[in-house]
Amino acid sequence: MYKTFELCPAGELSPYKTFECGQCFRWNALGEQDYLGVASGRAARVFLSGETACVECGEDDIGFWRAYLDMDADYAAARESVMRGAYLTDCAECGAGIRILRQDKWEALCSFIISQCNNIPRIKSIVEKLCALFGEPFETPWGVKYSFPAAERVALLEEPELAPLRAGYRAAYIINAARAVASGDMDLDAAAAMDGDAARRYLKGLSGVGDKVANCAVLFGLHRLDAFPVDVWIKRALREHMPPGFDPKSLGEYAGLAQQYMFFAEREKSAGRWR
DNA sequence: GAACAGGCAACTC
DNA sequence: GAGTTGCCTGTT
Repeated sequence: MYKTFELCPAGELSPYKTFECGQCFRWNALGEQDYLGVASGRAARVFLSGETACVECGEDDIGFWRAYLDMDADYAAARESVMRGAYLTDCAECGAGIRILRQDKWEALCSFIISQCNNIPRIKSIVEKLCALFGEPFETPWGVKYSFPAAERVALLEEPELAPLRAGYRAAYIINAARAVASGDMDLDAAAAMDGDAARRYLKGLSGVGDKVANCAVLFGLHRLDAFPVDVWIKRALREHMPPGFDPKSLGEYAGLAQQYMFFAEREKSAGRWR
């Protein structure tokens, strides 16, 4: 039985900003501030109803979705802590309502391996095909959805079986990572227990995982909010708006949240939706 | 048709 | 250790 639950005031969770800030690939807009997504073999709709953010989900799953949406964290305080200087303050205002999702470790790692040298629509299409071909189907009020396939499942595949994904040279990286995770050579639970830097170095032991992908996996998969992935958007933003030699680590335990605010703000700006 | 893209790895010097 | 190049594919 699916039910609608109230989560928090709209100011603390913007579905649009949270699902369009580049952290996840399995959420799609049904309307403005109304998103349908899949995580850990469950589906939910997250939307605003007046001044309240709500989730529609299986009645037994509300605990899962509250955790996934990081509802126990105080984003007002975290946001305040990264408002250092005019530029970061602007970004934090633009991104207010972004929450860092608590995504599955393997799904985040695999998704960001796929992300390299790809744009978001194409990443989403590759991930969707991976799920449709190798994930488990399940019924939802919105039709049949597919879970993200476990590493153990992907580990059994050979490269030609991934050809329909059109993932190109990333296919070998995906299978290699799946085998490492499934065999325990890459222990993501152990990585979660390490400090952020150690986890990043550990993940870089996988082929196809460099600094950017490792930082994304640490931030979004291990929920280490101090990780600060630098992609071309962030590189440009740092160059144009921050003093030379600025060290993102100086932003403290929520540096990764600041990164998401910057990323979202820069993309809104380039789309002409902000400043 | 060539250049490029939210990156990595292997190779060069 | 800094710089260059190939890699699949889809888009411009």
